[in-house]
Amino acid sequence: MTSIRTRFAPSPSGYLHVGGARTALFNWLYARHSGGSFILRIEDTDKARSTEESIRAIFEALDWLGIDWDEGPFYQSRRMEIYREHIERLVRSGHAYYCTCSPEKIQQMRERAMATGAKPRYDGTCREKGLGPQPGAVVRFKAPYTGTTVLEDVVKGNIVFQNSELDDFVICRSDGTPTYNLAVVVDDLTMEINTVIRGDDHVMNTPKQIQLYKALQAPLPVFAHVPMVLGNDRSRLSKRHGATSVTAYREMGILADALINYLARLGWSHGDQEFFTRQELIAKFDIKAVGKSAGIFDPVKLQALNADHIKACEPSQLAPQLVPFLARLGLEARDDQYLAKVISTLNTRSKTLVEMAEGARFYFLEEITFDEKAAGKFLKPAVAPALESLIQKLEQLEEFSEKALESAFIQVMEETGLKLGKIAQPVRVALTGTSVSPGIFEIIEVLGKSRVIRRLKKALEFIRSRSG
RNA sequence: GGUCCCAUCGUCUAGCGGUUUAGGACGCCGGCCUCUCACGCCGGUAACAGGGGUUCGAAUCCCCUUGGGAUCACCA
Repeated sequence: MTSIRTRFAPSPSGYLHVGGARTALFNWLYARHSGGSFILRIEDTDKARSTEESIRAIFEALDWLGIDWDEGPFYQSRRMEIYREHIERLVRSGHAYYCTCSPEKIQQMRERAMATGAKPRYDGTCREKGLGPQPGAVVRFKAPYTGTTVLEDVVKGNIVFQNSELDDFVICRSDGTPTYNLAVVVDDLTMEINTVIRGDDHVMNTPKQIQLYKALQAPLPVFAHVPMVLGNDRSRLSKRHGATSVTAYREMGILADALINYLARLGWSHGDQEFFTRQELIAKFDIKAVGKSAGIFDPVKLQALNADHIKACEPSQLAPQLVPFLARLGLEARDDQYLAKVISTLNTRSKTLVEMAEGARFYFLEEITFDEKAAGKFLKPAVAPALESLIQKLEQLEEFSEKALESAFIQVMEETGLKLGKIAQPVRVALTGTSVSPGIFEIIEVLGKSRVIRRLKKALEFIRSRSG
């Protein structure tokens, strides 16, 4: 059995969007699952729209997603000789011919056809002229007029096309460059791609490509056309549906593993399982289990899944990923152990790394500032004795374990007659500046003795300055 | 418009002729837990697009209708 060879072939005319990422992912997963190879090819024959910047953006996105390739990147723009050879081969074998019909004439032909309600197709004027190469001429593929071309698709099943619907499409432009369909086939052929997984917006191209394969006497690859990713209004996902680029989700604090999990689950399923690690995805992914219908991209579910991945991730593993988000807030984490502890108090209450960084703010600030509302509500003279007592108790404590802290609090409660809730909130505001945070014992333990006592004292001063 | 594809809760989906009062997840709504916010736990809401067949029996197979999507370049 020959090994699976898949590929991802984006055209670099913009950032990598989630739909493209999913196509790349399916190809990658299938190759990794089957121990095959995944090849990256950049389809940059359209010089007007291809940019260096887009190419970099694609690499960056794939790199972040952890989708690596075994061969390439190959660039179509550097393979012109190969296309030329194949085009000439097709002309020589009688499968293609030079055509001198002007674009205007073709345009007229099309308009006339439209007007009479007929199919807009090339009328074959030059088909049998036996023209040779000449300036301004294109090369057309001599497509069969009768019969059918069938696409045996792994996800869609058999699709039959009437050859009478197809026409003699251009394979070589008048400037000598190949058109898309020719280039794709030649590339997939020469790169020995045997499994073509791509978006189903390509199904209509496939009969043309199949005919090209046949004319080139090459074996057909296995085709798998995966359904599209739609926006919430069922139309093709685009900018007006919100963020569509892979990088945008990274900026939003989505984990690469979560995006991958979500994208894989969109259109593919493995029973009722929702959460998949990267390894599970590789182990369980099967292109045959991909569904036929298009799916709507749901950022809310992505977030929920992201929360699950954050929870499942070891704090020490998550730390390096959180650092840039802290930096964005002007916060610097110098101590890895401290950061890991911080994360362990935040990972069950954060849906994204952005949220987590915001929640971590008070851990890294030298001087915290009190939120007006929270301070007004909780830092009142009545709690001053409790805070004083707590400071005393904590100063005497050698170890800040949850147990020790709890008993310290209980003592304060007994002394002051206040319920834990009445003490915890003021302490929370004192330590974090806000009324929302992880558990009070947790944050005291992580912050450590000196910070805690300093902040409690500051709160006490605050109360006195206000009441005095 | 032609051609092609698709059709289970709002969304992602399980289901592959009987085990189904159609299951799970997200969302939403209750409740429990509780030092705040979350997490977690428990419960609820909500779907087989419509119509014909085939069959003892259909969400599952066939046909039609409807709805959605894709595509019709010397763009990829």
